[in-house]
Amino acid sequence: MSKKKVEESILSTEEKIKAAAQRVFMKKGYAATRTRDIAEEADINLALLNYYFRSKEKLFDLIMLEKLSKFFGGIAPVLNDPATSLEQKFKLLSNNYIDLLIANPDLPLFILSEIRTNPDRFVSNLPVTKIADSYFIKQLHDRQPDVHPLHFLMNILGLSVFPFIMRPIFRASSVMSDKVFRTRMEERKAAIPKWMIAMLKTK
Amino acid sequence: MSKKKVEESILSTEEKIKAAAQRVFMKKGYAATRTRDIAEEADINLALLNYYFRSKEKLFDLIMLEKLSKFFGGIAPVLNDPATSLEQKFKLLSNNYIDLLIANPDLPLFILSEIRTNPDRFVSNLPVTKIADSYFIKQLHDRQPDVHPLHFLMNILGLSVFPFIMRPIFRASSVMSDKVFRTRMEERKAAIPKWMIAMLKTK
DNA sequence: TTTCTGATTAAACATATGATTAAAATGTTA
DNA sequence: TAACATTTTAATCATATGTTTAATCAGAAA
Repeated sequence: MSKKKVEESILSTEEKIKAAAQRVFMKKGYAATRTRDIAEEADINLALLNYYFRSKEKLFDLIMLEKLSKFFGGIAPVLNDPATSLEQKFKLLSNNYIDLLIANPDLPLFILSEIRTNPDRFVSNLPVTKIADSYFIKQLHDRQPDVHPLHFLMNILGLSVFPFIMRPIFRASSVMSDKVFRTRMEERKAAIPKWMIAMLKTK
Repeated sequence: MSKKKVEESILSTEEKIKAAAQRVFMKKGYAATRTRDIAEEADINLALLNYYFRSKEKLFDLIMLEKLSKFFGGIAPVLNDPATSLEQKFKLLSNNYIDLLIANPDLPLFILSEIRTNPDRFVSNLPVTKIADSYFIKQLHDRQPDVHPLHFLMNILGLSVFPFIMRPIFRASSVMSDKVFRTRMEERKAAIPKWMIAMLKTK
């Protein structure tokens, strides 16, 4: 076997474990996940998890970091772009988020659950700190000085993300099938920017 | 001894355990909670937990049921009241929820996290099933037939509840102090009904 | 007082769980 | 090929964790 193939086979075992860990962690959360669950899901010997990733905690941190960057990574560039209007930012934010969440529906609840369980641990990794003095906030204040701009930030995030957070409940109580839910979310990509503009205008 | 615990020292042992269990379960979630954590928080012998509540799981179910009824209990009567207008329902829903969540800020994330971890377990206890054919939905459809009424249900819930779900992140990243957050939430009680009406009018 | 009952305690039990070890298997290099 | 390095395995370790047990305590009843 060539050197390259060896590296690939290393990566393949590592990737198998990481992919399995993602699935199990995302489904059950850190505390409820057993290293044996991950080993079984990845179809590998239990010891390999520690061989490749040292510990359950380190493996989790690795995955959590990726998920955090996936969830927050797209937002900062949009918020701080001086070249786009408020209307464009509304459209970019809602469409980006809804597309992201259609592909990763349990991303927000996973992140929020784990941060709640362990609030201090991931603070340093949160790319949220700069939001309060972003260009977006300034634009909002200029357009509507009577309402605190953070309201509109909460609004566009809530309108885009909240349905996905409620999805387990909607599904459990048969309010919406998966297919119908998907349709509603596609509708929201067009609706949310309009709603945001309407809210901005209210006195 | 904390004020809370001094007050609780006059409670019966059973009530002390239940109160302590609420605090620990709400903070760490079911899976991360040890029965020893609860015993220590309640300042009782470990065996008393099983003596009074049989098992960790039964104790949790008891508390979860209360939290579910607290979170969902208020909504159904409002949604199904034929005597109130849409505008009144907007105000009732947002104000009731915000007041409830100011008093119990981690209620939604607790419930959503536990349902996510164990989707099947609490389905039977969800008083959400009847929402889809509530009077509120009918009123929304009559007022704005061009937009699926579930959008507006998601909107009013999202606008009211989502800020509390994001609060751990806001706090961790120092976007808002607790006092400022409280101010914003009070502002939203007046703002959300106006926003909802504005959204209803958009074509 | 003595007896009885429920409440409380310290200790122990059985299993779960994260991690490690030593040996075996597999692959690489010279 | 032989020597070496890496990967994989089964078994084991040490501790954590939910629960139970048997003894003790405290207050009521007789």
